[in-house]
Amino acid sequence: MLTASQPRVRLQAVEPRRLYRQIADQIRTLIGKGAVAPGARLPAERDLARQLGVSRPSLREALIALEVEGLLEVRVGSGIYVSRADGRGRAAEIAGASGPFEVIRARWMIEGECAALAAKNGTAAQLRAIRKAHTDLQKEAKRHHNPLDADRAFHVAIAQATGNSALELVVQTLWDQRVGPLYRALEMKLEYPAMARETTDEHEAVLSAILARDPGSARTAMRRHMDMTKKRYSKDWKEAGK
Amino acid sequence: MLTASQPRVRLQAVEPRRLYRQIADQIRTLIGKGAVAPGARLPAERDLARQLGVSRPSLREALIALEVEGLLEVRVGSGIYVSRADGRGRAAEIAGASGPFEVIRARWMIEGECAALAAKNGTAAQLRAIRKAHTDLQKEAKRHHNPLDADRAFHVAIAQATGNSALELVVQTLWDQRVGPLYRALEMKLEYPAMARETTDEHEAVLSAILARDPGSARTAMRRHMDMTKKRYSKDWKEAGK
DNA sequence: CAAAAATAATCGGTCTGACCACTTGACCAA
DNA sequence: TTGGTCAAGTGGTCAGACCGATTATTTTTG
Repeated sequence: MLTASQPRVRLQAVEPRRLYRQIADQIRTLIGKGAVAPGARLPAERDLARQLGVSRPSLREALIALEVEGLLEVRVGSGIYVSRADGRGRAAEIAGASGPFEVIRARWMIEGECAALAAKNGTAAQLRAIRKAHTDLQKEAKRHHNPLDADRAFHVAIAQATGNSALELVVQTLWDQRVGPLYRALEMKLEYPAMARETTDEHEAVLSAILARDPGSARTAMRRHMDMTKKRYSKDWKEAGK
Repeated sequence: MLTASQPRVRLQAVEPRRLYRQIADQIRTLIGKGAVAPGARLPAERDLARQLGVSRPSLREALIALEVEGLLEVRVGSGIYVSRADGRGRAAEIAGASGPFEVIRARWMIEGECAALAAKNGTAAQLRAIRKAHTDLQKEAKRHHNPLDADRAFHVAIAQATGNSALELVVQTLWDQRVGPLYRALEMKLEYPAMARETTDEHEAVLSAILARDPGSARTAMRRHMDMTKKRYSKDWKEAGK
């Protein structure tokens, strides 16, 4: 080994990339460039192999690699097709389209259940985390800071307490919808310090119900919080004119 | 050969799954069970192929699939080794992504409500869109195509019929969670054509309830669909996946 | 004439067997 | 010790063949 004295030159290890990877890269690039449309059929294996100047087994290895990656779909007896939706960034398309009231309505539904689940299944540590998020929010509000981050943390903590990371993902996704232009315009008009009191009160109710392990009350409290939030937004919605 | 007279029975039971997937499953299971330690070397390709009773090209296809998944590492001229980073890397990935069963549970909750809302509020055009998505799925299934895209379209169409784009976003987000590594490994074991019948039947129930404007039945039918989906996944969840 | 059944052309799935290039370690020589 | 040689083992790649599934076409049938 050459661990004793370092070589002066940092020469890159020769990388004889295996054939199937080279082929896969080439096809992947073609798909990425849009040279072959999603859903389109590729040439038959035999033709592809001939065009690429490789044997069919090697081409097949590349195809299987791309299939595992989810880029291709092989239909026996029919052909090889580019996957229609490799799932990337489609959600982002309508991300900007969700209006504040739609989001609140969805949260009413989802976070209400989250609160109930948290009350039912949350571990002691998770409940502690919720309480901590709540006191953090109170502190932030007292200091007249922007309480948005702390508010988010409270709701996410409840979602975490459900023990279901998919629900946590959903709550985060919905919360982060307020990056949208509509939301922004609306929040510009909101007076946070003024509503901080109400918000913390409503949170308080949710927190108590969860700590009391009362799923029904937790759900009700969370829904009420959402109703009030909607009302607060509505007020400024009308004032804004549109 | 037995090409002479075929039995009338339509025996779907005998694994029509492609060979490389069966082999990959077997090896993945071995690794998951810890039968081969991380860093350990597997038998030579020729030996493995003989032991498994398959040809070397087929075995190689399976090895490449597992290599793309990151479970194996192939060193030219040396041998095939179980990835060491498997534990860490996989745990990290899993931490970020939501597991299949968490997603199904979340969908049970959310899409159930979506179905109810769609039955209550969906416009005629939106309901038509749902029905079209359903027939599309039926057609795809009949052609033994991979019905995933059409399946997704059905569920998204229902979410759209709620008239709440935030809910649509949520449904899409959850659906697209299956790009995760855990999901992928699981789906490699699934056989879509076999379950297409059940899926379309369950969808049928959901569709009927929505078209009948019956929110309660729609919710129940959708929840039942999710329960069944979970059951289908569970069947293949006997691995040491975690 | 239209629907259904048989047919033929494609296409992917798999196998056999072979040869090549690389890695490894044992052995030998300077 | 150092360096080289060599052989065995291993993965990489290939060519050709046959099978079964799919699909479009043609033929048959009502």
